[in-house]
Amino acid sequence: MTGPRFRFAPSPTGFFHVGGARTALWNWALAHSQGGTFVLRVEDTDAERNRPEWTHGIIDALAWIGIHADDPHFEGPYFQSEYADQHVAAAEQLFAEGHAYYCDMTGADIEARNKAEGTQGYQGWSRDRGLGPGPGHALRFRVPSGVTLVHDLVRGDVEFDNALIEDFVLLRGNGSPMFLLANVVDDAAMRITHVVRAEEHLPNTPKQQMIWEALGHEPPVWAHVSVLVNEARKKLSKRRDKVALEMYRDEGYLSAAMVNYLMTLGWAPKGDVEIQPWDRMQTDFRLEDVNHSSAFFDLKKLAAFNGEYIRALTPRQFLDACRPWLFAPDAPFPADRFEESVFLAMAPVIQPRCVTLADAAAVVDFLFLADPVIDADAWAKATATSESVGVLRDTLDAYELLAHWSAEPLKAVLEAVAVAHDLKPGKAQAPIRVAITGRTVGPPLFESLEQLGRHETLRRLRAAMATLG
RNA sequence: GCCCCCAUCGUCUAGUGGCCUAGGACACCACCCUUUCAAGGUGGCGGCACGGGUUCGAAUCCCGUUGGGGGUGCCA
Repeated sequence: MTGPRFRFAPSPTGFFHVGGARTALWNWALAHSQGGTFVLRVEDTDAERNRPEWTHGIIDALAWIGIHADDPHFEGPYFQSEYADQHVAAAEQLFAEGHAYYCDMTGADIEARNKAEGTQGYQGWSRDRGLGPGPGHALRFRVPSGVTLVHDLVRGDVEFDNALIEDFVLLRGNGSPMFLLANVVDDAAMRITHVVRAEEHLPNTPKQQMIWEALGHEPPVWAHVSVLVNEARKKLSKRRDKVALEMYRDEGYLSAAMVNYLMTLGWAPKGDVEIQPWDRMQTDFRLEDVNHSSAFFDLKKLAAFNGEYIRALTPRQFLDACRPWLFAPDAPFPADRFEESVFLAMAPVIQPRCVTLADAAAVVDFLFLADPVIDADAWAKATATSESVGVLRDTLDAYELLAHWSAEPLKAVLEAVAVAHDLKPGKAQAPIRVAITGRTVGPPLFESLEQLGRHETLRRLRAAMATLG
Protein backbone atom coordinates (compact mmCIF):
# COMPACT_ATOMS: atom_id res chain seq x y z
CA MET A 1 0.00 0.00 0.00
CA THR A 2 1.47 3.32 -1.05
CA GLY A 3 0.23 6.72 0.06
CA PRO A 4 0.44 8.47 3.41
CA ARG A 5 1.30 6.44 6.47
CA PHE A 6 -0.50 7.07 9.74
CA ARG A 7 0.80 5.54 12.88
CA PHE A 8 -1.23 4.66 15.90
CA ALA A 9 0.89 4.03 18.95
CA PRO A 10 -0.85 2.89 22.13
CA SER A 11 1.18 1.85 25.13
CA PRO A 12 0.49 -1.67 26.40
CA THR A 13 -1.11 -0.66 29.67
CA GLY A 14 -3.45 -3.62 29.89
CA PHE A 15 -6.57 -1.93 28.55
CA PHE A 16 -7.61 0.23 25.66
CA HIS A 17 -8.41 3.84 26.48
CA VAL A 18 -11.53 5.37 24.87
CA GLY A 19 -9.50 8.46 24.01
CA GLY A 20 -7.02 6.22 22.24
CA ALA A 21 -9.89 4.57 20.45
CA ARG A 22 -10.99 7.91 19.06
CA THR A 23 -7.50 8.71 17.83
CA ALA A 24 -7.25 5.24 16.30
CA LEU A 25 -10.55 5.78 14.51
CA TRP A 26 -9.41 9.10 13.13
CA ASN A 27 -6.14 7.62 11.88
CA TRP A 28 -8.11 4.74 10.41
CA ALA A 29 -10.54 7.01 8.59
CA LEU A 30 -7.66 9.03 7.18
CA ALA A 31 -5.72 5.97 6.07
CA HIS A 32 -8.77 4.78 4.15
CA SER A 33 -9.93 8.03 2.66
CA GLN A 34 -6.41 8.91 1.53
CA GLY A 35 -5.52 5.47 0.29
CA GLY A 36 -2.81 5.16 2.90
CA THR A 37 -1.76 2.86 5.70
CA PHE A 38 -2.60 2.57 9.36
CA VAL A 39 0.52 1.43 11.15
CA LEU A 40 0.02 -0.06 14.60
CA ARG A 41 3.01 0.15 16.88
CA VAL A 42 2.74 -0.95 20.46
CA GLU A 43 5.01 1.39 22.35
CA ASP A 44 7.10 0.76 25.36
CA THR A 45 10.87 0.78 25.33
CA ASP A 46 10.79 -1.65 28.23
CA ALA A 47 10.40 -5.18 26.90
CA GLU A 48 9.12 -6.24 30.30
CA ARG A 49 5.99 -4.22 29.71
CA ASN A 50 5.29 -5.54 26.23
CA ARG A 51 3.09 -8.26 27.64
CA PRO A 52 1.56 -10.42 24.92
CA GLU A 53 -1.79 -10.59 26.65
CA TRP A 54 -2.00 -6.82 26.81
CA THR A 55 -1.17 -6.52 23.17
CA HIS A 56 -3.83 -9.03 22.26
CA GLY A 57 -6.27 -6.92 24.19
CA ILE A 58 -5.37 -3.93 22.06
CA ILE A 59 -5.79 -5.88 18.84
CA ASP A 60 -9.13 -7.30 20.02
CA ALA A 61 -10.36 -3.87 21.02
CA LEU A 62 -9.32 -2.40 17.69
CA ALA A 63 -11.14 -5.20 15.89
CA TRP A 64 -14.26 -4.48 17.92
CA ILE A 65 -14.38 -0.92 16.59
CA GLY A 66 -13.80 -2.10 13.04
CA ILE A 67 -10.04 -1.74 12.77
CA HIS A 68 -9.07 -5.18 11.58
CA ALA A 69 -5.55 -6.47 11.33
CA ASP A 70 -6.33 -8.27 8.06
CA ASP A 71 -7.49 -5.10 6.30
CA PRO A 72 -5.20 -4.10 3.44
CA HIS A 73 -4.81 -0.65 5.01
CA PHE A 74 -3.52 -2.15 8.24
CA GLU A 75 0.15 -2.75 8.96
CA GLY A 76 1.68 -4.20 12.06
CA PRO A 77 1.62 -4.67 14.91
CA TYR A 78 5.18 -3.64 15.60
CA PHE A 79 6.64 -3.78 19.06
CA GLN A 80 8.87 -0.90 19.97
CA SER A 81 11.03 -2.82 22.41
CA GLU A 82 12.17 -5.07 19.57
CA TYR A 83 13.90 -2.19 17.86
CA ALA A 84 16.17 -1.13 20.73
CA ASP A 85 19.27 -1.74 18.62
CA GLN A 86 18.17 0.79 16.04
CA HIS A 87 17.39 3.30 18.77
CA VAL A 88 20.85 2.96 20.21
CA ALA A 89 22.47 3.13 16.77
CA ALA A 90 20.64 6.38 16.04
CA ALA A 91 21.79 7.77 19.36
CA GLU A 92 25.37 6.89 18.53
CA GLN A 93 25.03 8.62 15.18
CA LEU A 94 23.76 11.72 16.95
CA PHE A 95 26.76 11.60 19.30
CA ALA A 96 29.22 11.06 16.47
CA GLU A 97 27.84 14.04 14.59
CA GLY A 98 27.93 16.31 17.61
CA HIS A 99 24.17 16.53 18.11
CA ALA A 100 24.46 14.86 21.47
CA TYR A 101 26.90 14.53 24.33
CA TYR A 102 27.41 12.36 27.37
CA CYS A 103 26.75 13.50 30.90
CA ASP A 104 27.53 11.74 34.16
CA MET A 105 25.49 13.91 36.50
CA THR A 106 22.87 12.16 38.56
CA GLY A 107 19.56 13.66 39.60
CA ALA A 108 21.06 14.51 42.96
CA ASP A 109 24.05 16.20 41.28
CA ILE A 110 21.73 18.35 39.20
CA GLU A 111 19.65 19.28 42.19
CA ALA A 112 22.71 20.28 44.19
CA ARG A 113 24.11 22.38 41.37
CA ASN A 114 20.78 24.13 40.85
CA LYS A 115 20.58 24.89 44.53
CA ALA A 116 24.08 26.30 44.53
CA GLU A 117 23.52 28.43 41.45
CA GLY A 118 19.90 29.34 42.02
CA THR A 119 18.84 27.80 38.71
CA GLN A 120 16.26 25.26 37.63
CA GLY A 121 16.39 22.19 35.40
CA TYR A 122 19.43 20.96 33.54
CA GLN A 123 21.65 23.76 32.28
CA GLY A 124 23.73 21.87 29.75
CA TRP A 125 26.56 21.53 32.26
CA SER A 126 28.30 18.67 30.48
CA ARG A 127 28.06 20.13 26.99
CA ASP A 128 31.74 20.83 26.62
CA ARG A 129 33.26 18.28 28.95
CA GLY A 130 34.01 15.87 26.12
CA LEU A 131 32.76 12.83 28.03
CA GLY A 132 32.45 9.54 26.19
CA PRO A 133 30.07 6.65 26.75
CA GLY A 134 30.43 4.71 29.96
CA PRO A 135 28.52 3.27 32.88
CA GLY A 136 26.26 5.88 34.36
CA HIS A 137 26.78 8.21 31.41
CA ALA A 138 23.54 9.42 29.90
CA LEU A 139 23.45 10.76 26.37
CA ARG A 140 21.83 14.17 26.12
CA PHE A 141 20.62 16.00 23.04
CA ARG A 142 22.43 19.24 22.34
CA VAL A 143 19.48 21.59 21.82
CA PRO A 144 20.52 24.23 19.29
CA SER A 145 19.75 27.90 19.79
CA GLY A 146 16.91 29.56 17.92
CA VAL A 147 13.29 28.62 17.65
CA THR A 148 11.51 25.48 16.55
CA LEU A 149 8.40 25.96 14.49
CA VAL A 150 5.91 23.11 14.61
CA HIS A 151 3.36 23.04 11.81
CA ASP A 152 0.28 21.38 13.21
CA LEU A 153 -2.64 20.41 11.04
CA VAL A 154 -5.22 21.05 13.71
CA ARG A 155 -3.59 23.90 15.60
CA GLY A 156 -1.66 25.80 12.98
CA ASP A 157 1.91 26.96 13.61
CA VAL A 158 3.24 26.76 17.14
CA GLU A 159 6.55 28.40 17.96
CA PHE A 160 8.89 27.19 20.70
CA ASP A 161 11.94 29.03 22.00
CA ASN A 162 14.76 26.50 22.08
CA ALA A 163 16.41 28.37 24.94
CA LEU A 164 13.58 27.13 27.12
CA ILE A 165 14.09 23.49 26.18
CA GLU A 166 16.76 21.76 28.23
CA ASP A 167 19.19 19.22 26.85
CA PHE A 168 17.01 16.16 27.27
CA VAL A 169 18.18 12.59 27.72
CA LEU A 170 18.33 10.26 24.71
CA LEU A 171 20.03 7.28 26.32
CA ARG A 172 19.89 6.42 30.01
CA GLY A 173 23.00 5.81 32.07
CA ASN A 174 22.49 2.09 31.50
CA GLY A 175 22.47 2.60 27.76
CA SER A 176 18.75 2.03 27.18
CA PRO A 177 16.89 4.40 24.85
CA MET A 178 14.32 6.90 26.02
CA PHE A 179 10.79 7.05 24.63
CA LEU A 180 11.28 10.34 22.78
CA LEU A 181 14.20 8.96 20.78
CA ALA A 182 12.66 5.54 20.18
CA ASN A 183 9.52 7.18 18.93
CA VAL A 184 11.30 9.27 16.33
CA VAL A 185 13.58 6.47 15.18
CA ASP A 186 10.60 4.15 14.73
CA ASP A 187 8.55 6.75 12.90
CA ALA A 188 11.41 7.51 10.56
CA ALA A 189 12.20 3.84 9.96
CA MET A 190 8.55 3.07 9.24
CA ARG A 191 8.35 6.06 6.90
CA ILE A 192 5.49 7.58 8.87
CA THR A 193 4.14 10.68 7.16
CA HIS A 194 1.44 11.75 9.63
CA VAL A 195 1.56 11.75 13.40
CA VAL A 196 -1.95 12.15 14.75
CA ARG A 197 -1.91 11.90 18.52
CA ALA A 198 -3.19 13.47 21.73
CA GLU A 199 -2.50 17.08 22.59
CA GLU A 200 -0.49 16.18 25.66
CA HIS A 201 2.39 15.40 23.30
CA LEU A 202 2.47 18.87 21.78
CA PRO A 203 4.99 20.38 24.24
CA ASN A 204 7.40 17.54 23.47
CA THR A 205 7.00 17.87 19.73
CA PRO A 206 9.77 20.44 19.23
CA LYS A 207 12.16 18.00 20.87
CA GLN A 208 11.11 15.25 18.53
CA GLN A 209 11.24 17.52 15.54
CA MET A 210 14.81 18.46 16.44
CA ILE A 211 15.73 14.78 16.59
CA TRP A 212 14.13 14.18 13.20
CA GLU A 213 16.14 17.03 11.73
CA ALA A 214 19.39 16.06 13.45
CA LEU A 215 18.96 12.57 12.04
CA GLY A 216 18.64 14.11 8.61
CA HIS A 217 14.97 13.38 8.02
CA GLU A 218 12.04 15.51 6.99
CA PRO A 219 9.68 15.69 10.01
CA PRO A 220 6.18 14.24 9.55
CA VAL A 221 2.95 16.17 9.40
CA TRP A 222 1.90 16.75 12.98
CA ALA A 223 -1.68 16.83 14.22
CA HIS A 224 -2.38 17.15 17.91
CA VAL A 225 -5.94 16.45 18.86
CA SER A 226 -7.49 17.48 22.15
CA VAL A 227 -7.94 15.04 24.98
CA LEU A 228 -11.13 13.57 26.38
CA VAL A 229 -12.01 14.79 29.86
CA ASN A 230 -14.29 13.84 32.74
CA GLU A 231 -16.91 15.99 34.45
CA ALA A 232 -14.22 17.85 36.34
CA ARG A 233 -12.63 18.58 32.93
CA LYS A 234 -9.56 16.58 33.85
CA LYS A 235 -7.98 14.20 31.38
CA LEU A 236 -9.71 10.83 31.62
CA SER A 237 -7.71 8.59 33.91
CA LYS A 238 -7.84 4.91 34.58
CA ARG A 239 -8.16 5.37 38.31
CA ARG A 240 -11.05 7.82 38.40
CA ASP A 241 -12.93 7.20 35.21
CA LYS A 242 -14.41 4.37 33.21
CA VAL A 243 -12.02 4.55 30.29
CA ALA A 244 -11.48 0.99 29.12
CA LEU A 245 -13.13 0.42 25.77
CA GLU A 246 -13.49 -3.26 26.59
CA MET A 247 -15.71 -2.36 29.51
CA TYR A 248 -18.25 -0.75 27.24
CA ARG A 249 -18.22 -3.77 24.98
CA ASP A 250 -18.79 -6.05 27.97
CA GLU A 251 -21.62 -3.90 29.24
CA GLY A 252 -23.56 -4.21 26.04
CA TYR A 253 -22.71 -1.17 24.01
CA LEU A 254 -22.81 -1.73 20.26
CA SER A 255 -19.50 -1.01 18.60
CA ALA A 256 -21.22 1.00 15.88
CA ALA A 257 -22.76 3.25 18.53
CA MET A 258 -19.46 3.65 20.32
CA VAL A 259 -17.64 4.42 17.09
CA ASN A 260 -20.26 6.93 16.04
CA TYR A 261 -20.23 8.63 19.42
CA LEU A 262 -16.45 8.76 19.62
CA MET A 263 -16.28 10.32 16.15
CA THR A 264 -18.52 13.19 17.26
CA LEU A 265 -16.24 14.16 20.14
CA GLY A 266 -14.21 16.99 18.69
CA TRP A 267 -15.58 16.63 15.21
CA ALA A 268 -19.01 16.62 13.59
CA PRO A 269 -20.32 15.21 10.34
CA LYS A 270 -21.62 17.83 7.90
CA GLY A 271 -25.27 18.70 8.35
CA ASP A 272 -27.41 18.48 11.43
CA VAL A 273 -27.44 14.71 11.82
CA GLU A 274 -24.94 13.17 14.21
CA ILE A 275 -25.92 9.56 13.70
CA GLN A 276 -24.11 8.62 10.53
CA PRO A 277 -22.87 5.39 8.97
CA TRP A 278 -19.16 4.75 9.25
CA ASP A 279 -18.55 4.86 5.50
CA ARG A 280 -19.85 8.40 5.35
CA MET A 281 -17.82 9.58 8.35
CA GLN A 282 -14.73 7.86 7.05
CA THR A 283 -14.78 9.78 3.81
CA ASP A 284 -15.87 13.08 5.36
CA PHE A 285 -13.37 13.20 8.21
CA ARG A 286 -10.77 15.95 7.94
CA LEU A 287 -8.15 16.82 10.53
CA GLU A 288 -8.55 20.47 9.59
CA ASP A 289 -12.12 20.30 10.89
CA VAL A 290 -11.22 18.91 14.28
CA ASN A 291 -12.07 21.06 17.31
CA HIS A 292 -9.33 22.60 19.37
CA SER A 293 -10.85 22.19 22.80
CA SER A 294 -11.16 19.13 25.00
CA ALA A 295 -14.41 17.20 25.07
CA PHE A 296 -16.34 15.64 27.92
CA PHE A 297 -17.04 11.95 27.48
CA ASP A 298 -20.75 11.92 28.25
CA LEU A 299 -22.16 8.54 29.24
CA LYS A 300 -25.72 9.78 28.81
CA LYS A 301 -25.18 10.72 25.23
CA LEU A 302 -23.39 7.47 24.54
CA ALA A 303 -26.41 5.67 26.01
CA ALA A 304 -28.72 7.62 23.73
CA PHE A 305 -26.64 6.69 20.69
CA ASN A 306 -26.63 3.08 21.81
CA GLY A 307 -30.41 3.06 22.18
CA GLU A 308 -30.77 4.39 18.65
CA TYR A 309 -28.47 1.74 17.26
CA ILE A 310 -30.26 -1.02 19.18
CA ARG A 311 -33.62 0.09 17.81
CA ALA A 312 -32.24 0.03 14.29
CA LEU A 313 -31.34 -3.66 14.56
CA THR A 314 -33.50 -6.36 12.94
CA PRO A 315 -34.91 -8.89 15.43
CA ARG A 316 -32.39 -11.44 14.24
CA GLN A 317 -29.43 -9.06 14.62
CA PHE A 318 -30.74 -8.04 18.01
CA LEU A 319 -30.99 -11.64 19.16
CA ASP A 320 -27.49 -12.43 17.97
CA ALA A 321 -26.10 -9.31 19.62
CA CYS A 322 -27.80 -10.20 22.91
CA ARG A 323 -26.65 -13.81 23.08
CA PRO A 324 -23.68 -13.26 25.41
CA TRP A 325 -26.00 -11.82 28.06
CA LEU A 326 -28.91 -14.18 27.39
CA PHE A 327 -26.71 -17.18 28.06
CA ALA A 328 -24.44 -15.70 30.69
CA PRO A 329 -24.04 -17.62 33.96
CA ASP A 330 -25.83 -14.81 35.76
CA ALA A 331 -28.67 -14.55 33.25
CA PRO A 332 -32.06 -14.24 35.00
CA PHE A 333 -33.34 -17.50 33.52
CA PRO A 334 -31.87 -20.94 32.79
CA ALA A 335 -30.40 -21.21 29.30
CA ASP A 336 -32.36 -24.35 28.46
CA ARG A 337 -35.68 -22.59 28.92
CA PHE A 338 -34.83 -19.85 26.43
CA GLU A 339 -36.83 -19.94 23.21
CA GLU A 340 -35.52 -18.09 20.18
CA SER A 341 -38.89 -17.81 18.47
CA VAL A 342 -40.40 -16.12 21.50
CA PHE A 343 -37.52 -13.69 21.82
CA LEU A 344 -37.63 -12.93 18.12
CA ALA A 345 -41.37 -12.24 18.27
CA MET A 346 -40.88 -9.94 21.25
CA ALA A 347 -37.78 -8.17 19.88
CA PRO A 348 -39.62 -5.14 18.46
CA VAL A 349 -41.04 -4.34 21.89
CA ILE A 350 -37.84 -5.20 23.77
CA GLN A 351 -35.53 -3.04 21.68
CA PRO A 352 -37.08 0.34 22.58
CA ARG A 353 -36.72 -0.63 26.22
CA CYS A 354 -32.97 -1.27 26.11
CA VAL A 355 -30.15 1.16 26.67
CA THR A 356 -27.62 -1.65 26.45
CA LEU A 357 -27.80 -5.19 25.16
CA ALA A 358 -27.42 -6.35 28.72
CA ASP A 359 -30.86 -4.90 29.53
CA ALA A 360 -32.74 -7.27 27.24
CA ALA A 361 -32.68 -10.36 29.41
CA ALA A 362 -34.33 -8.62 32.34
CA VAL A 363 -37.12 -7.24 30.16
CA VAL A 364 -38.32 -10.69 29.09
CA ASP A 365 -37.06 -12.92 31.90
CA PHE A 366 -40.61 -13.88 32.98
CA LEU A 367 -41.20 -15.55 29.61
CA PHE A 368 -38.37 -17.98 30.22
CA LEU A 369 -38.76 -18.61 33.92
CA ALA A 370 -40.65 -21.64 35.25
CA ASP A 371 -42.32 -19.26 37.67
CA PRO A 372 -42.23 -15.47 37.65
CA VAL A 373 -40.47 -13.84 40.55
CA ILE A 374 -43.37 -11.97 42.13
CA ASP A 375 -42.46 -8.70 43.75
CA ALA A 376 -44.43 -8.73 47.01
CA ASP A 377 -44.96 -4.98 47.15
CA ALA A 378 -46.09 -4.87 43.54
CA TRP A 379 -48.55 -7.68 44.13
CA ALA A 380 -49.92 -6.09 47.28
CA LYS A 381 -50.37 -2.81 45.51
CA ALA A 382 -51.95 -4.34 42.41
CA THR A 383 -54.48 -6.27 44.46
CA ALA A 384 -55.24 -3.54 46.96
CA THR A 385 -58.39 -2.29 45.25
CA SER A 386 -61.75 -3.90 45.79
CA GLU A 387 -62.16 -4.68 42.08
CA SER A 388 -58.83 -6.37 41.56
CA VAL A 389 -59.79 -9.82 42.76
CA GLY A 390 -62.92 -9.78 40.64
CA VAL A 391 -60.95 -8.61 37.63
CA LEU A 392 -58.50 -11.43 38.12
CA ARG A 393 -61.23 -14.07 38.41
CA ASP A 394 -63.29 -12.79 35.48
CA THR A 395 -60.25 -12.49 33.26
CA LEU A 396 -59.19 -16.01 34.12
CA ASP A 397 -62.66 -17.32 33.28
CA ALA A 398 -62.81 -15.44 30.01
CA TYR A 399 -59.30 -16.45 28.94
CA GLU A 400 -60.14 -20.12 29.51
CA LEU A 401 -62.81 -19.81 26.84
CA LEU A 402 -60.98 -17.48 24.43
CA ALA A 403 -61.09 -18.82 20.88
CA HIS A 404 -58.05 -17.12 19.39
CA TRP A 405 -55.08 -16.76 21.72
CA SER A 406 -53.51 -13.58 20.38
CA ALA A 407 -52.86 -10.05 21.56
CA GLU A 408 -55.90 -8.34 20.09
CA PRO A 409 -58.62 -10.58 21.57
CA LEU A 410 -56.66 -10.84 24.83
CA LYS A 411 -56.77 -7.09 25.05
CA ALA A 412 -60.48 -6.90 24.11
CA VAL A 413 -61.38 -9.38 26.83
CA LEU A 414 -59.53 -7.53 29.56
CA GLU A 415 -61.07 -4.24 28.50
CA ALA A 416 -64.51 -5.76 28.69
CA VAL A 417 -63.76 -7.09 32.16
CA ALA A 418 -62.55 -3.66 33.22
CA VAL A 419 -65.70 -1.98 32.00
CA ALA A 420 -67.82 -4.59 33.77
CA HIS A 421 -66.07 -3.60 36.99
CA ASP A 422 -66.67 0.08 36.35
CA LEU A 423 -63.05 0.77 35.41
CA LYS A 424 -61.69 2.59 32.40
CA PRO A 425 -60.77 0.08 29.67
CA GLY A 426 -57.06 0.44 30.20
CA LYS A 427 -57.09 0.38 33.99
CA ALA A 428 -57.49 -3.28 34.84
CA GLN A 429 -54.18 -4.69 33.76
CA ALA A 430 -52.11 -4.14 36.90
CA PRO A 431 -53.09 -7.33 38.77
CA ILE A 432 -52.78 -9.41 35.60
CA ARG A 433 -49.39 -7.93 34.81
CA VAL A 434 -48.01 -8.62 38.27
CA ALA A 435 -49.44 -12.13 38.32
CA ILE A 436 -47.81 -12.92 34.99
CA THR A 437 -44.56 -10.96 35.03
CA GLY A 438 -44.06 -10.35 38.73
CA ARG A 439 -43.66 -6.61 38.25
CA THR A 440 -45.73 -3.51 37.60
CA VAL A 441 -43.61 -2.42 34.67
CA GLY A 442 -42.54 -4.30 31.60
CA PRO A 443 -43.18 -4.91 27.93
CA PRO A 444 -46.72 -4.67 26.51
CA LEU A 445 -48.94 -7.12 28.40
CA PHE A 446 -50.97 -8.73 25.64
CA GLU A 447 -48.06 -9.49 23.36
CA SER A 448 -46.42 -11.09 26.37
CA LEU A 449 -49.47 -13.22 27.13
CA GLU A 450 -49.67 -14.29 23.51
CA GLN A 451 -46.09 -15.52 23.64
CA LEU A 452 -46.49 -17.12 27.05
CA GLY A 453 -49.37 -19.21 25.76
CA ARG A 454 -52.78 -20.02 27.16
CA HIS A 455 -51.70 -22.86 29.40
CA GLU A 456 -48.96 -20.99 31.20
CA THR A 457 -50.94 -17.76 31.43
CA LEU A 458 -53.87 -19.52 33.07
CA ARG A 459 -51.56 -21.44 35.39
CA ARG A 460 -49.91 -18.23 36.58
CA LEU A 461 -53.23 -16.48 37.08
CA ARG A 462 -54.52 -19.38 39.18
CA ALA A 463 -51.32 -19.55 41.17
CA ALA A 464 -51.46 -15.86 41.91
CA MET A 465 -55.10 -16.00 42.94
CA ALA A 466 -54.39 -18.88 45.27
CA THR A 467 -52.08 -16.62 47.27
CA LEU A 468 -54.98 -14.30 47.96
CA GLY A 469 -56.70 -16.99 49.99
C1' G B 1 7.94 29.02 38.62
C1' C B 2 8.53 28.56 33.25
C1' C B 3 6.44 26.91 28.48
C1' C B 4 2.36 25.36 25.40
C1' C B 5 -2.78 24.63 24.21
C1' C B 6 -7.92 25.91 24.78
C1' A B 7 -12.62 29.08 25.54
C1' U B 8 -20.45 29.05 21.48
C1' C B 9 -26.66 26.47 25.62
C1' G B 10 -25.47 22.03 31.69
C1' U B 11 -22.87 18.59 27.78
C1' C B 12 -21.22 17.40 22.46
C1' U B 13 -21.22 20.51 18.43
C1' A B 14 -22.71 23.94 13.59
C1' G B 15 -20.59 28.57 12.60
C1' U B 16 -14.21 30.59 8.72
C1' G B 17 -16.89 39.13 8.76
C1' G B 18 -23.24 40.45 6.77
C1' C B 19 -27.28 34.41 5.44
C1' C B 20 -27.25 34.69 13.42
C1' U B 21 -33.43 37.24 16.29
C1' A B 22 -26.73 31.96 16.92
C1' G B 23 -28.75 26.05 14.09
C1' G B 24 -28.70 20.66 15.61
C1' A B 25 -27.99 16.56 19.19
C1' C B 26 -27.90 14.66 24.44
C1' A B 27 -29.88 15.94 29.13
C1' C B 28 -34.01 18.50 31.50
C1' C B 29 -39.35 20.29 31.57
C1' A B 30 -44.45 20.28 29.48
C1' C B 31 -48.05 18.32 26.38
C1' C B 32 -49.73 14.47 22.82
C1' C B 33 -49.92 9.21 21.83
C1' U B 34 -50.61 5.03 25.09
C1' U B 35 -51.71 -0.79 28.13
C1' U B 36 -47.52 -0.12 32.81
C1' C B 37 -42.47 1.17 31.48
C1' A B 38 -40.21 2.61 27.22
C1' A B 39 -40.08 4.30 22.25
C1' G B 40 -42.30 8.08 19.09
C1' G B 41 -44.47 13.15 18.06
C1' U B 42 -44.91 18.47 19.32
C1' G B 43 -43.29 22.48 22.08
C1' G B 44 -40.22 24.80 25.91
C1' C B 45 -35.89 26.09 28.89
C1' G B 46 -30.92 27.35 27.84
C1' G B 47 -25.12 29.85 25.10
C1' C B 48 -21.08 33.31 21.95
C1' A B 49 -16.26 34.05 29.55
C1' C B 50 -14.89 39.44 30.29
C1' G B 51 -12.63 44.14 28.53
C1' G B 52 -10.58 46.81 24.71
C1' G B 53 -9.67 47.48 19.61
C1' U B 54 -10.09 46.73 13.79
C1' U B 55 -14.53 47.30 10.56
C1' C B 56 -20.15 50.39 7.66
C1' G B 57 -20.81 45.57 10.17
C1' A B 58 -17.74 40.69 14.74
C1' A B 59 -19.52 34.46 17.77
C1' U B 60 -16.12 34.92 13.62
C1' C B 61 -9.97 39.11 13.02
C1' C B 62 -6.18 41.50 16.75
C1' C B 63 -4.59 42.66 21.90
C1' G B 64 -5.29 42.10 27.02
C1' U B 65 -7.73 39.88 31.36
C1' U B 66 -9.90 35.85 33.61
C1' G B 67 -10.80 30.80 33.74
C1' G B 68 -9.62 25.73 32.37
C1' G B 69 -6.29 21.95 30.63
C1' G B 70 -1.53 19.95 29.42
C1' G B 71 3.80 19.80 29.55
C1' U B 72 8.13 20.67 32.03
C1' G B 73 11.54 12.79 34.47
C1' C B 74 17.80 8.77 33.29
C1' C B 75 8.11 7.67 32.72
C1' A B 76 5.52 6.35 28.29
